[in-house]
Amino acid sequence: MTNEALELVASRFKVLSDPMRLRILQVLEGGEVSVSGLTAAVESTQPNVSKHLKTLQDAGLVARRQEGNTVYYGIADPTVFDLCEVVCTSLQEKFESQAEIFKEMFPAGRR
Amino acid sequence: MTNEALELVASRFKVLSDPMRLRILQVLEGGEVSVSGLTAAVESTQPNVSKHLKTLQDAGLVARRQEGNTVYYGIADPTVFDLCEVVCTSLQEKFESQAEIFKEMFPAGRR
DNA sequence: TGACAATATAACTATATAGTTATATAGATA
DNA sequence: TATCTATATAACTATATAGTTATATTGTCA
Repeated sequence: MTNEALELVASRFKVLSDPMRLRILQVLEGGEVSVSGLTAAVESTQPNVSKHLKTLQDAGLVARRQEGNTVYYGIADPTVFDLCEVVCTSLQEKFESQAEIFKEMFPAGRR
Repeated sequence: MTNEALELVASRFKVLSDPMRLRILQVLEGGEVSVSGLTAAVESTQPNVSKHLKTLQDAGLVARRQEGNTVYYGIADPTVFDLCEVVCTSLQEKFESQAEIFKEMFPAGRR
């Protein structure tokens, strides 16, 4: 894999490496939402949400649609949810195996 | 999805958001490699590689095995390659659709 | 033990960016 | 046109981190 390709992949991951952006994507999974709607849903400020939306749009993850005075954003690349699911599964397994290790350290019956 | 979970997912993505770490993982995909071997393979300095390895190990992506004086690292969570593949496919499709748009803007025959 | 080799860590610098506040832009409506 | 509303942008601050250089740690072997 070329260096340039690695940087592209890394920057895709970077876009997804912020909890607020993940929140926004999660809200948008339910369908298009306006900027003000998003601002309320994710409990942040409007400029902050707008900035994150720009990041997401530049990455091609989100699409913009203007209707009169209000702007609606929606998911443009649903593979982000595949990514999140893979990560969630991996994290779950990690925690479960850690719990297993704990069980072995303090076997049944201790209280 | 809870806020705490979102932060965990985000930090997993963050670990993968650096090209050098992706390079390291890519090298390790071929099997265990020592720190010095990695340092040569990814063309960086030894302290930098060690630091990235610590990040990867803390995230549970990589496992450490010491043999005498040298330390071997290997993949501990192969799902990272699933993630990379999903991203690669998505990026490819994105570029292809952009190429399509270009074709429409400058139709066949122009040279 | 002493010297060497492999890895890890500490301290530092430079850069990137999340969030905030203030302001600009653009559409709707009176 | 004047005003209001929705969104975007600019400027700034605080924080995080990739990479470097120097040094510490740990194991091997003479």
